[in-house]
Amino acid sequence: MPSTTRDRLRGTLDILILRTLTWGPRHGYAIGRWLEETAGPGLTIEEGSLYPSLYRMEQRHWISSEWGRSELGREAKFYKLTAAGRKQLKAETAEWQAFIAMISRVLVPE
Amino acid sequence: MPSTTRDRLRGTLDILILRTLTWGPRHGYAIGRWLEETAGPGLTIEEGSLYPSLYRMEQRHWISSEWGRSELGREAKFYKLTAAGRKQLKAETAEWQAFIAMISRVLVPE
DNA sequence: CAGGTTACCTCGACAAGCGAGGTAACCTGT
DNA sequence: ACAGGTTACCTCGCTTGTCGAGGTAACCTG
Repeated sequence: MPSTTRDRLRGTLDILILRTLTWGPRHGYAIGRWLEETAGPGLTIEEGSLYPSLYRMEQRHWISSEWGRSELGREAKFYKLTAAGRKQLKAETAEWQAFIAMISRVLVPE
Repeated sequence: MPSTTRDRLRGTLDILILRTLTWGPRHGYAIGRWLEETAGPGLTIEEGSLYPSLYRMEQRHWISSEWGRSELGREAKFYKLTAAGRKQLKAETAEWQAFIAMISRVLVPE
């Protein structure tokens, strides 16, 4: 909700989606649902961010997609991690941890 | 250096600068130096980000500026926190912590 | 007096996230 | 039968922060 949350999501949304897919293939809509549920209140995954992100990552070959049927019998595009995606996730997770370490050093020094 | 670090800085740079100013007034250039030193290697504060950020925050009355002389005797614009800035810092720090808690819940569940 | 540092500023490019718009299939309640 | 809600996808233009490259000027050192 605060506009800064939107900004902070930048550079983080991709990694969240990748992480979601380590639990197995999921379609876009389900990814959004799962993320909001897991992250807890305060995080909303807008579809205007979600689908472009999925598209982007497929272009980069971090994920691959396949049409199928959702649990409710509807057409849905299922995404799964590629080897490159797994590697990317690992690298970005390390970067993320290094990043919050840096920020924490400034925010709560000593 | 990684492009994602640049993205992650979005929504974080302001709070870093505000935090810097809790140690007392500083001029822009010194803020950049201090931040890089405190955060440690991996974070660079580009002047093309720094000065616009200072400008922005002054517009929002989170900080106020005054021309003076640096330690080296040069002209420099010194910034200091306003009451609103202090409030903003507090709020955003709380948001930041809530945010990393959310992300962590996704990244390392259980 | 050349070169480096300190200290400031500006401008355009880039890109992610958002909001609002849309489509279509399906289910439920009346 | 049909209205309304949900599932599930997509697209487009806007906004906004960061970056890189450009510039100015004062000062110090060799």
